[in-house]
Amino acid sequence: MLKQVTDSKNLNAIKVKSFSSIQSEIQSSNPIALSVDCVIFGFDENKLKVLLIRSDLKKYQDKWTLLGDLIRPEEDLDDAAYRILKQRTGLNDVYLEQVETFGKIKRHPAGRVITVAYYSLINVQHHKLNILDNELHWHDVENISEMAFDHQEIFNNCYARLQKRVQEHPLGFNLLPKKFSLRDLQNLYEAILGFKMDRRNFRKKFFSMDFLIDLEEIEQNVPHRPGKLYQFNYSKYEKKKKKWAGIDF
Amino acid sequence: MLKQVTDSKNLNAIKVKSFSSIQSEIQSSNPIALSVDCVIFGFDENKLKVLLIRSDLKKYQDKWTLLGDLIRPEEDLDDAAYRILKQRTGLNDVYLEQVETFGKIKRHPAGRVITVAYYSLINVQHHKLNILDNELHWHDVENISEMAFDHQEIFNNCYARLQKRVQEHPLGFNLLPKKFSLRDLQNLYEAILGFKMDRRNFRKKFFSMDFLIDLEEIEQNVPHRPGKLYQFNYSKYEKKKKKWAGIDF
DNA sequence: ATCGATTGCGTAAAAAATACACATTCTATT
DNA sequence: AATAGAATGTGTATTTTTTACGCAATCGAT
Repeated sequence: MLKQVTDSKNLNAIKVKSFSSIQSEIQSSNPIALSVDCVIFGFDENKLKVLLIRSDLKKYQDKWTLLGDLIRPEEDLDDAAYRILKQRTGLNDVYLEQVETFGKIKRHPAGRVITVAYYSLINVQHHKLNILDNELHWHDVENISEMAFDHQEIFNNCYARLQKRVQEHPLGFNLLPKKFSLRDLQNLYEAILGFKMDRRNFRKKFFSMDFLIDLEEIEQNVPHRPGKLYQFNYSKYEKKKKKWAGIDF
Repeated sequence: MLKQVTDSKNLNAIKVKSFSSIQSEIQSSNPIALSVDCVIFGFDENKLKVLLIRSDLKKYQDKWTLLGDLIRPEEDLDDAAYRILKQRTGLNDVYLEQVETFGKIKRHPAGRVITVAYYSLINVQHHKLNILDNELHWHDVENISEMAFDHQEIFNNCYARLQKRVQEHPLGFNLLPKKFSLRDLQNLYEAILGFKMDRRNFRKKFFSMDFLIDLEEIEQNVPHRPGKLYQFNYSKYEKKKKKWAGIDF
């Protein structure tokens, strides 16, 4: 509890590192610098969003970048990603997945920087507060304006990975509130995958998997017949996990 | 053509870097060193093999390691992996896929080394020559003795990735000769996936995908009825590529 | 009480995956 | 020349999964 508070204080004290400080860090000693970049996904108003910040490089001014930072010498890779997430969203327990490492020689104007890309899924209801940063904004994934560096490519690959992965593993739930309707779930999948699905078959699919707990509650404050609320049964899933077998391409 | 020859000569001149030289390179300037490690798969005598070399660290003597090297300051990530492949197998055009980056603080005894793991698929018929290196050997994937560092974990993840990927994309053919029988293909899949399949359904599956070119040739020197030989039709595949859509976990 | 919108449910048809058996073709042997 | 051994090549019935599609019930708003 106390730790929580301390963390929050630290969080407010964090300032975005300026370009020049990064540049000096990079050029001081190491020929190759290492960073992590996070594609932070959220789901709000039935749209898939990504958290971006305004670039602090003149060359890339008015362009958006992913949230990232140099990896500290005594820091695990994943921890660096978690640190960024904590800094930017205030959230500790988030779904995080490493996707790919980008290392083109000229990808960063400040010198040789190789970056490990992650994506993470957060429940937008849980943070709200810490977005009031300088230039931090949620962007519709369908509608992203120009990005700095190779961040568009990084984003594309992370998004593609999410699209693939969400069809094979139950991670979408990380983007939803704990209690959700089946309609919420379908909206989520449609937003992530970018196409509409048949409502009846979607329901059938999820009910037949039998990983949803019927909470015996219904939606509140909807201007129509309210739907039932569900929760994902992770422990049941862990036991029944499907092993993949089938050739198809 | 000339280039080819030159490369071969260079290859023979390459010596395995000693531990102490790596250590000094790492500790000289950079707080974090970067390497690539390659899980090189081959398919021989109906078994899936991986190319390993004996560790040159005392601490890990008698243990096997993946083939890897530090990334050069002016070298693209993928190029570093290709360089290793060229060095060790003499092959230029190999299937290569980045899998994951490993960065635990203590993973390497020489200091902080973050490594980008790749796997690659090579046709064992095409190299043979260059394995006559000091301690370079093909190992059955089912039967790997202790590995140094975190290389067992790296291997496991790369192998898992291959198993997954080979079911969704036509990469297995990189492990086969250009002309192969359907039996060869099935043996390959069984070796990679680790289970037996029904021969008739396997054939049906591949024929229905319609990506195999019937070469109108048959196997030679088999002690039984020879099978027909086929080739994979990459250009047709590229046009018809399947887009994945279906939720299942 | 009615309208509008959405939920909840079931069935028929098509497609894909699985299980399973026998005749054919070639090599090697007698 | 005949035969045995071994693997190839093919087809069908069954089950499972996916897709397409329609209607009654429920709730809020008017």
